[in-house]
Amino acid sequence: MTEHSKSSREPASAKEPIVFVIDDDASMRRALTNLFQSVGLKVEVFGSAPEMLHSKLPDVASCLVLDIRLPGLSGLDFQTELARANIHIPIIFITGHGDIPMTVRAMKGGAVDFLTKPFRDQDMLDAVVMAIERDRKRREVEKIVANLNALFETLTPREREILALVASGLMNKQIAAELGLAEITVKIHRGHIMKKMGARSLADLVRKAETLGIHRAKP
Amino acid sequence: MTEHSKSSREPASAKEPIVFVIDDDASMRRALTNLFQSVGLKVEVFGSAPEMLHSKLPDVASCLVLDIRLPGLSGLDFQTELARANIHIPIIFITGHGDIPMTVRAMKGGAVDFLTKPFRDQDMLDAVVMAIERDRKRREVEKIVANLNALFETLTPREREILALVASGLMNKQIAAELGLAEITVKIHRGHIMKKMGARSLADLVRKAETLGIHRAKP
DNA sequence: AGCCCACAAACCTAAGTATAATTTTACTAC
DNA sequence: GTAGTAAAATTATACTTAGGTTTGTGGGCT
Repeated sequence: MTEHSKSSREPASAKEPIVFVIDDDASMRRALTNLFQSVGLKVEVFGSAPEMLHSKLPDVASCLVLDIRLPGLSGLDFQTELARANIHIPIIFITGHGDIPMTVRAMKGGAVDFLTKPFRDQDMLDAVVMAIERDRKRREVEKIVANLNALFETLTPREREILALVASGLMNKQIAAELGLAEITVKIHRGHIMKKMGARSLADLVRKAETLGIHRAKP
Repeated sequence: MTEHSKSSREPASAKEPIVFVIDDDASMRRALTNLFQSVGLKVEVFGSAPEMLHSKLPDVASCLVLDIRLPGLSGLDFQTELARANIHIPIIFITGHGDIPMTVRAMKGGAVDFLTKPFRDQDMLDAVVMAIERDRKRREVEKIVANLNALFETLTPREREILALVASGLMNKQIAAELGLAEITVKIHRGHIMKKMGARSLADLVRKAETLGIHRAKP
């Protein structure tokens, strides 16, 4: 709320979403900046796609308002580029002279919306709110998966092997037989797995394995 | 392959996908019929949306090629209609005079593709193949969920209650305490649950509960 | 030295099964 | 309504199996 909460004193800025804008038309950049700032949204504008890639993207819910027609590679190609680089920022396209095939390609590529100039301010704001919410949710699950993966990384090879078998529902004695081990060895590994994965019950562990996409590879 | 395999002698027709076509232009209906039949796809054509709704839809992977401009309600409205009626057939739109907002609405509504007339035959076929594959997958998971739900329906109220607690990872004694029961009672219910749900292990049961979206409601 | 891995003995808790009995609930028949 | 009945729910006893921890031992690898 207060001005100094946005200062560099603390990472408070890491919590407010950002709208990125890429458009080669300076007047459009200005108009969009005003529009978004008028509703309290943080904005960052660029005149071309490479400019945005060179600035490092903050770890905040965000979206991108992207003109289809750009100097250099087109907005659609940039969308493809981002996807290839595993950057999943939601995109809202704007265009003055778009056609239907462009629109289809953009939407198939996961775009949130595709607005034709001139567009109504409210349509743009609606699209941006939707896009940021989508990004927020995506980051949420991504964070959960990343945390889980970090735990999984701490497992030894043997433990990972046994985790897969446990999650598939085998009994300790079956796992022992499958791996040529004594049952007690499996039990001990299993205890370590529970601790390392932070699982408080078998149900918990099974769900975590599910989230990690862990399945037995042997059939 | 042979003609008689399509006869009514056996429900073989239930396995081959169908392309539905709704277009008020008879020549377009004929052209599309020829196109799809030329690659061995079964086709059913209608001149208007209600005609399709009145014929009962077979339980087969299928898709719908739909003209945007229709007598009566538009293709887009029909898409909305279908969604509201919980009919999730993948749609490929075709249009002679479409615009971008129409395209966006269609794609947001889950359309597979949006082709402008005249379109290339190969583009249409690609879209149809994609759409049918999507429908096939959707039906696959829907079937699994339906089967699971049928099993869940056989559970008594108490068993459902206990299933939720088991799946959340509680021990029998904790469940007993929560419900004011003796531990032995929980064990017996639990045995019934395993049998009825066809679960061969706790891990199995947890995954099935997950698929059913079962979570504890009490906190 | 510090892991990862394996295993054993001893012990304890949790889970599951079988049998049997009682009670509650719900619904049907008269 | 009331009696009858079937399913659901509860519990007890007794027993078996599975899961899990602790402590300790030893080998292999870096």
